[in-house]
Amino acid sequence: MRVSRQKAAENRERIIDAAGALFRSKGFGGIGVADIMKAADLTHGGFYGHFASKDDLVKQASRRTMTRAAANWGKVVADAPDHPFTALLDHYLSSHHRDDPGKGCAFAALGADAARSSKVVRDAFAEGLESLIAILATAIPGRSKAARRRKAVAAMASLVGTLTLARAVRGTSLSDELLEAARGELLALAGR
Amino acid sequence: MRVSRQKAAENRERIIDAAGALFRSKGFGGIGVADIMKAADLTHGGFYGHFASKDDLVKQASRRTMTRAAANWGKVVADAPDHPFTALLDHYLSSHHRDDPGKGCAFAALGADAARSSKVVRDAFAEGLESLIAILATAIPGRSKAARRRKAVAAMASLVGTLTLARAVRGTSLSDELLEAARGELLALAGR
DNA sequence: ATTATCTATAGATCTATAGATAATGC
DNA sequence: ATTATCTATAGATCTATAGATAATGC
Repeated sequence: MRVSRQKAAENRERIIDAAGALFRSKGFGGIGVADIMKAADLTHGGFYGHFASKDDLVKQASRRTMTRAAANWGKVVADAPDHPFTALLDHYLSSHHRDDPGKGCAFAALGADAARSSKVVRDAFAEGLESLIAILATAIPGRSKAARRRKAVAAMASLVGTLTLARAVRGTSLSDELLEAARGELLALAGR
Repeated sequence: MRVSRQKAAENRERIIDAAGALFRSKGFGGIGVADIMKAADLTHGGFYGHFASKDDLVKQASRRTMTRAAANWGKVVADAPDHPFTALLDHYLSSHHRDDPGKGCAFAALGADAARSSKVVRDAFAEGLESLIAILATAIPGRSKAARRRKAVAAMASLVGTLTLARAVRGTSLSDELLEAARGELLALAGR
């Protein structure tokens, strides 16, 4: 069944978006091409008209997820010009974010997977990480540019580790404790 | 080929150890039963005499990895009674640790996988995490027990996030920068 | 414990077709 | 407007692989 070029382009976008969410929910290897296509309301066979391989989709979904994340962080910062850093903490260290990986941070959901992925995928992650750190560096107070950069790098790692661990032990009191402790210590870091 | 009970028990230990390393290197889903058995110098079919299923092995390997990690951390702290916290930082935030996931921290390598695993596996991770945080709490200075605990929880998350990201962007200058920035900021946290 | 086998699944390929797009004709 | 061509998709199929089981041997 043929569809219009515009419709085909829309289908392609839906595949990438569905993949972006499913990869974060289940890992790159935890979801198959057939299920991704089903989530996009298409059939398995149509996949290879849009992408050369599953890894090609992993690459494109990773790039899109990174771009979206930077845009979201930029918006959070822009919406709270007087307290951008606490706004980012509230945004990132929420139980809502912990409980919905499919819509959340790709580093917490796929960081370890990315380390085991192809170069193109790792490049997408590296570029995305630099973007988020750059936003953090503008949001964190500090004596010098170098100090803000170092704080931003360390804060980024704290955020990712906190979410990773809070998800691994979800359902325990330690999970909430992680979110709260990280928030407190990151505010102290920003206040130094 | 029939084998003595003792030899069978040794074989079982070798399977669990091989699995512990391969899971951390490749993820729970990234390595198969056949390859784990091969790494233990056994054949595929013998696996089901030792374990009920792959998930059963995941559970047992996770438990062992957790126990070993706590023992290692305990040793690092005991060997440096005058600077236990910096000893832990040196131990954890090393390029050697970053470059050899199979022998390293399971939270950095498998935290996201654990979040998607069965309850028994998540329980093993939760218990292991409490053990490491307890060790960190003894190694970090602080005004009160509650303060030390909070710092330990936040520090644990920083360590895991730093290693996760350093591995995701390995080969870039940002990778080394992450290890150094986290070290610096964690020393500042301990010094407050 | 080994070797062979079974079954399910996943990535990838192939073929036919609906129907969109382009070329042609009036 | 008609005809011809093109192409995105559905559905079937192929191949490799992984978990699991069965048969065999010592």
